[in-house]
Amino acid sequence: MQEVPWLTPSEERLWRNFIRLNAEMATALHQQLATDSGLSGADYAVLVPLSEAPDGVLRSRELRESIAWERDRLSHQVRRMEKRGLVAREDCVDDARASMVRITDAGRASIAAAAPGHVAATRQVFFDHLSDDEAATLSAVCERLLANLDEKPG
Amino acid sequence: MQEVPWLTPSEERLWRNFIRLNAEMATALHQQLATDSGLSGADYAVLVPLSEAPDGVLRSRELRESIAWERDRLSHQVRRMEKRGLVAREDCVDDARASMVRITDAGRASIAAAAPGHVAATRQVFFDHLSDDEAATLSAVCERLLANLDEKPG
DNA sequence: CGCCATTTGCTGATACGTCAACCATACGTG
DNA sequence: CACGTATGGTTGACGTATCAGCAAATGGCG
Repeated sequence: MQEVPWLTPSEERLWRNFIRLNAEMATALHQQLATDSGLSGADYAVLVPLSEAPDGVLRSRELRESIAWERDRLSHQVRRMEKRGLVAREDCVDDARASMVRITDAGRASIAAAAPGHVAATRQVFFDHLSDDEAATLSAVCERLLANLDEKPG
Repeated sequence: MQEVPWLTPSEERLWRNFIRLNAEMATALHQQLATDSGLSGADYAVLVPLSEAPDGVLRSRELRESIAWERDRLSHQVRRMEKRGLVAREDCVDDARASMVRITDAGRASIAAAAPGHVAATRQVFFDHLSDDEAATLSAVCERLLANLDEKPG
């Protein structure tokens, strides 16, 4: 087991910074969302694909895939959001096992109100501080790392 | 409010990939930790600075600062870890308000057992797929973004 | 000294995420 | 058609994160 070399000082520094950056960015964005619009990051993630869907409806399965969540996670989240009137669950005619999730008018209103501020915050913590070259490098790195992560489990 | 331009297609793609990368990396690493060592990511984060401290003890405040957590978060986490015997709380002689957190022998054993596998996993999902140039770019980006995040709230 | 703001930490409530177990339907093969 | 398996989704329990509110001790200033 001890064949793996520990991280070099510069690797360790990058690693700790990277972890901390993720945590602090997520915290800042979630908090901005919550205080300005009453939506959590999870709410927002669910509402985005629904609001972009043709009739504001998606099968649970499609919704899950578009945000890369596990079943139970989406199920719990939808239950909570349904209680608050942001989405509604419907039966699926094609497949009696499946269920559909529909965004409500209140849900549309919430995300429409939240989006501009969220995008502004996103620019403020991220894009405003990236050069084009850095963004291109980050893009390539993200896609490579994601490809690696997504192939292992399958 | 609507003075903020929506993200361009390539920005949006980078953004969604970046968010997803963070989520999937965290999930993969936490799961590896949990199944191989019984420690959560939160446990690990707390044990690292404690194991590096001179006598395995730190004031709560110092511990909090070294991992950039909020008060209540650390308090809850330490309470749970204490119940499992990973750390112990002690009173602080200098300041009757403060408390100290000490890593126990069991805590040291746990992190010693967990570290090699965790480092290996870290390499496997991150460093193994980064060129030196990319790592350097990432380092610079992380520090710039963190500096921006840390100056705003203060 | 006495008062008040600050610092330090704890707790209870609630939202979120994961695991394990479960139920129902669909599908494929004998 | 019947049986076994895969698929789609739900639920309960538990660990975790945040918020709001609290209590105790410190420290500065009148």
